Amino acid sequence: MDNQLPTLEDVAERAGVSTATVSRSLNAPDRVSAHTRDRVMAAVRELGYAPNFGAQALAAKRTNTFGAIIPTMENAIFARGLQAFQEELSREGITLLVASSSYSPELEEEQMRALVARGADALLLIGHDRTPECYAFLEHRQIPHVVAWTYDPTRARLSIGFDNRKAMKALTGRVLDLGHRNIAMISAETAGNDRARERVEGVRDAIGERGLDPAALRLVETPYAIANGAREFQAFMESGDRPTAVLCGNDVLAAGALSMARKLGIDVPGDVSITGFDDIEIAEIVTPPLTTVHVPHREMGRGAARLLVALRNGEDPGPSVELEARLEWRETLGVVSG
Amino acid sequence: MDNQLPTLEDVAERAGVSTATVSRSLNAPDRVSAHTRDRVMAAVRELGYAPNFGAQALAAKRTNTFGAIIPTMENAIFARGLQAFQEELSREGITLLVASSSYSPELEEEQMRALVARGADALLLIGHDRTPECYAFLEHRQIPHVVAWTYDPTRARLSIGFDNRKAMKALTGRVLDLGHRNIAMISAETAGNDRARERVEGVRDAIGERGLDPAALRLVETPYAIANGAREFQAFMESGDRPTAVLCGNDVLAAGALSMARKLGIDVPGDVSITGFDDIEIAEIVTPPLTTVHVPHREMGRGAARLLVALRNGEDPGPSVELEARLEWRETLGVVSG
DNA sequence: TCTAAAGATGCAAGCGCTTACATTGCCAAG
DNA sequence: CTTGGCAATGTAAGCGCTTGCATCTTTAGA
Repeated sequence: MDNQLPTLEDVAERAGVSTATVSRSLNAPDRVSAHTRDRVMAAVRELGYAPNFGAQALAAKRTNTFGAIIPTMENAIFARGLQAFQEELSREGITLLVASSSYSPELEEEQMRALVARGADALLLIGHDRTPECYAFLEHRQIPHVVAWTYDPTRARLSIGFDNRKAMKALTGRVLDLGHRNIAMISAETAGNDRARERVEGVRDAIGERGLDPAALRLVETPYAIANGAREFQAFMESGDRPTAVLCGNDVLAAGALSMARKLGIDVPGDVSITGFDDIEIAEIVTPPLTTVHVPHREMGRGAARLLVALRNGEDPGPSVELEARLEWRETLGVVSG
Repeated sequence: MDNQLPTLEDVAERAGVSTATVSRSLNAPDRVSAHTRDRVMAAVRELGYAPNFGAQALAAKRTNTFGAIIPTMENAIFARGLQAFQEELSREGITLLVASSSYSPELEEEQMRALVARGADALLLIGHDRTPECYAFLEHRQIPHVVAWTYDPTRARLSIGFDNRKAMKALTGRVLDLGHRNIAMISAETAGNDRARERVEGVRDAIGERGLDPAALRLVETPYAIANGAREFQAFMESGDRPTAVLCGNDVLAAGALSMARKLGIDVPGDVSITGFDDIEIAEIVTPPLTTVHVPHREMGRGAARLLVALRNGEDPGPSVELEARLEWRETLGVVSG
């Protein structure tokens, strides 16, 4: 039934040479006479031959494929960085394969194995949190890998990113400087997400530093979705004690909060300030434009690619690199009202 | 030097069974006794074993991997559908590998080869437009594939999606009914993008049907980006002859238009109406919420997965499926002013 | 207790390719 | 006319896995 694809042997037969010669014509043309090579190439063309990757990888023990495992493709958080990552890799002749873990640790391990099994020579990972099994696997197989989207000075693993905690602390500092004291935070779920956790800690740091009580922070966690941001914002607003500033763990939640504010007729930043984190595209187009923390997505993606290529080539990638995440001042943060 | 990875044989030895049993424990657990299976699994874990994909593919002639090639990961258009696609596949034990073509036909072919070479059993493709080489390749290798995000009754290829032309025609009909006559359209680039082209045709259909002149449509094409939508909108608004309605080929362009309107102090829909297409998340959160065409992303992703699985299994997938894309009425479309 | 069917496991032949090593043929130098 | 050396090519052994078939255990009915 299924139309057998031509194999090396078919080509060899047609060209009247051995499979070895065909293989050499394809992979090391100068080790074969021009005349033979031409005949082989003609046969290849006539048969529409293409090498079988599996067999090739099996025999040659190398691929030129890197893998990336991102928590989700459902939003733009990783998109821009990934795009830059891919662009840099393709410059090196490396193909990128992407898998998504849906924020599930078990799935992440599975995807990791799938990618490695398919020949990924190296892996791009997001954040430090993952199961010990994942790390054991990486260690054991000696898979070159780099952690991105975070730079945590307390971790040894090679990484490239920004200090989530520090950035959030800086932002919160500004919020406090504007007089806000009743602060609420809508965070992404922190379980298995060190970046989210760091951001929460950053808020607490800033509060503590001002001599205020970090425990007074009104914190809620919710999965990544606009609707969730909206719902949690509504809950805060309808509680007896309205916060004057709602810090969101990311722009998606903030966008939800903002749209709910509009729906409830709450003026931002007049009645309440809202901030985000990530500076993805929507931050610019929501109304009013969102004050957030700008993350150097492209730079991060490009840098990650370079680190990974170095690692794979057995070169010294150097130390982890810290990028700056700076405050992007727009219009949703104002002085405390009333 | 390089730490040999454990092989099936190593696992077999450690577990005290044959390689066949190990293979079966992994791929068909119920053909092996629970006791044996446990021993095997323990050995697998201890050794950090992961199957060599090349060898596996070579021997089994099947990889349980599907591939998807999407034009871009930079925005949410394909995200939700892809997520649903993946969820459905993982239910079948199939891993999804994603590659992005950056809207480039050459790159698409390259990615296609890469995916297939790495063992994709089947491919999810977006839209019908691609190079003859791509189709020749698919034909030649007999790769099961399905085209999504469009349903075009004039094409024979198996597809799942909605009729872009019909949907856009319906939307435009509503716009005309509201009295708009000076209509402009900001379209995505139509070269190599049948969906964009169909949408433009849909607008013309509606105009023609009313006995008006389709050639009077003021049309501009621009690449996919918020900033481009903003720029083209501005150009229309600053032309001597302001349109009363600006139809955008997708929500991203519409979001740009909307933010520019706000910047220019133009009231939407008071001064000008704006519509989008796709109904991605931002459509709901821009101000005012965008009137657009709702696309059944999840249903499409899920359906595509089912078609593809059937194809791969040699079953009859049935005919192409047409989904409904309905008008999502929000607040950016109003009666013609003045 | 005996026997046959069913279940569990092992054996070994490939899958399509690369590559170390062996062979062949040719040429220049002795 | 040999012969050593080199370039071109062929031979064949795997690479790590799956799977049809053979073999060995159980289990249960007679």
